[in-house]
Amino acid sequence: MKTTLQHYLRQAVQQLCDTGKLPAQAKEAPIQVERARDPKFGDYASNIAMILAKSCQQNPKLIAEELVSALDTISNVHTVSVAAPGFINFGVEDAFFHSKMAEIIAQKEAYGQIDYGRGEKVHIEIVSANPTGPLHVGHGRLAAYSASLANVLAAAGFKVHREYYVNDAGRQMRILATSVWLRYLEIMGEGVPFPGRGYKGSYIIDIARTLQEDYGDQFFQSAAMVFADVPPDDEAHEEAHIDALIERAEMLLDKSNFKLVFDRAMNSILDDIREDLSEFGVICEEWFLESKLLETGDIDEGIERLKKGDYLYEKDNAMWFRSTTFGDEKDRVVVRENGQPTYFASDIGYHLNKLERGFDHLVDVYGADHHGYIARLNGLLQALGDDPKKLNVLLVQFAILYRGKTKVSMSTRGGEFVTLRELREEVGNDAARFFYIMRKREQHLDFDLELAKSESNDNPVYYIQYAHARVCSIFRQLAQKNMAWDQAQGEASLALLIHPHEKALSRQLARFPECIEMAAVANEPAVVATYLHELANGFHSYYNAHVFLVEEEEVRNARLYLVEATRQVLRNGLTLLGLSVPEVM
RNA sequence: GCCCCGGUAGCUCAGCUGGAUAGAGUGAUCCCCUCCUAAGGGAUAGGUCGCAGGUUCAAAUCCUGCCCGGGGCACCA
Repeated sequence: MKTTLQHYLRQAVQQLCDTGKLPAQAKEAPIQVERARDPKFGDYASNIAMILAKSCQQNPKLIAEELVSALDTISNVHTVSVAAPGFINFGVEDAFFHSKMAEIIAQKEAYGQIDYGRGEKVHIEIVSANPTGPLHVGHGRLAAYSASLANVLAAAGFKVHREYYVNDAGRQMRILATSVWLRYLEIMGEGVPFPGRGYKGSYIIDIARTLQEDYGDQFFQSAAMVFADVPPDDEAHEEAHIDALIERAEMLLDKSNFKLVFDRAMNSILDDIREDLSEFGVICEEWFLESKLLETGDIDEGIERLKKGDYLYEKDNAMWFRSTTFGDEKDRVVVRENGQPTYFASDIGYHLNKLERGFDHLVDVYGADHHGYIARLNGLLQALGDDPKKLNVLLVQFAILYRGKTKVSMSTRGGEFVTLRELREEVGNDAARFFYIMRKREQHLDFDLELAKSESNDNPVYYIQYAHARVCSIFRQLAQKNMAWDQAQGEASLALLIHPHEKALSRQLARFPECIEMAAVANEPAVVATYLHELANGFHSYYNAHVFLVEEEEVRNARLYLVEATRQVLRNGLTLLGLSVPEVM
């Protein structure tokens, strides 16, 4: 409808230009059509006259009136009026919205699927937290956000590939394996002082225990052997201390046994993450291992390509990427002085790999602490000879956890965090998911556990779900009264929906596809959440103001038609956000 | 010091590709179940849109400066 109105307005402007009432450059002006805020202004409004007023040096109201008289009649538009200071308002026929309702009923779950994305392939990273411990509530926001965004993009017509990037190759993972081994020795009765840089969470002990149960004393070494010649674990040496312990572990266990411990640690954590996400309604089509990049040779190939483009240079025995060429504040190390590649080297390989898989868009979802990455990743795409616009790095602000007024620490290594699983169990999947989603990603999220728990019944998600359950209840009542909904008669009787609540609700329903597009353009699933809340509000108001199961058949069937369309849109929206759609509450 | 995000009703936030009287939820006060689930609806109260300039016919929305809060500035991942 918007584009139709734009089209007609453009024609009108054209005509005024041709007849000399407006200067020729008026044709260039962008034609904006907005949904009217207040029903008394009609359904749509345009400010075009006010925009033209300046360049044409004419009274905006006069221009508006000229435009209106130049407009052809537009089908489904019953009123075109001019309001001060120069708005052109359009009133749309109810019949137009009735036809939209029929579309909803006919299309069912497909209503809201639009072609904005034109089938382009999108790769979206889901969480990608290091498998060094269970997901905590900070990851929860990334998970909920990226999963819902993926759904929104899919609905908007993109072909979406959801992928979890598993960092299984770095030093942190070796620290993890070493931590498990030390706990194992502890269980075997060795008094081992636990390193300050080790992973202290209790899940490490759990993994160590299963290791002991399955392998007995196969990995046993005396504490004296382990700590021989290891630097002290004080502030000045703690990094050296943990590195030395890793080395001792690899040496004393030999490679294959170390790998056994390593794999056991990683896989049990990864299994936990998989299960956690799946229970949270977060699906990944692929789990991509960082170590795979070594096998495919993507890292080497990426580095080669950067070398060819002269984007790499050597300094202080390390290899640097010229990211300053692309606006980064400093160049970045790719290969360390000691010959070890940095994490950024993996990034090079991974992004190259994704590009070679033929994706049109790469969506990286990171926590706000990664904001320094944007410049170097954009630079990377350019240096690889690709379009940096393909890459969209989306930063999600932190969820700061509070218990009452005290901030809860979330250090994975320190082990004192609230896990996503704990949160889900405390407030429920739907409440947790909606709480994460309802804020836009750039908004800091204060997550007060006490509040989330105590107010779980007041959570807006229930408000929306309740609207759906109420519709279901209406149809149950209908059946109990031995009545049936005559869909065809309802559709034929929609003109009987004359109340303001009904007109407003039918207009809200028609907005859903537009809402999906807005959410996709802005990469904000929160837009859908806000919409659903408004829709539920529109329904609840209607519900309280009118009885649906009335005696007059035509009216009843028409109202049920509207209500059924509402149910469908609520269902589609909730599903999109990964929320359950209860029929009874 | 530099960079990113935020600062709107007591609280949590929408609105921010500039537009017509700034909106929800929650908390406060009051009203509505002989009628489809009151996890609901309705009404009232509550706002110098952080501060100061600027651009504009029009600024919560754009620009500049400042103040406050969060985060980031590794040869860590």
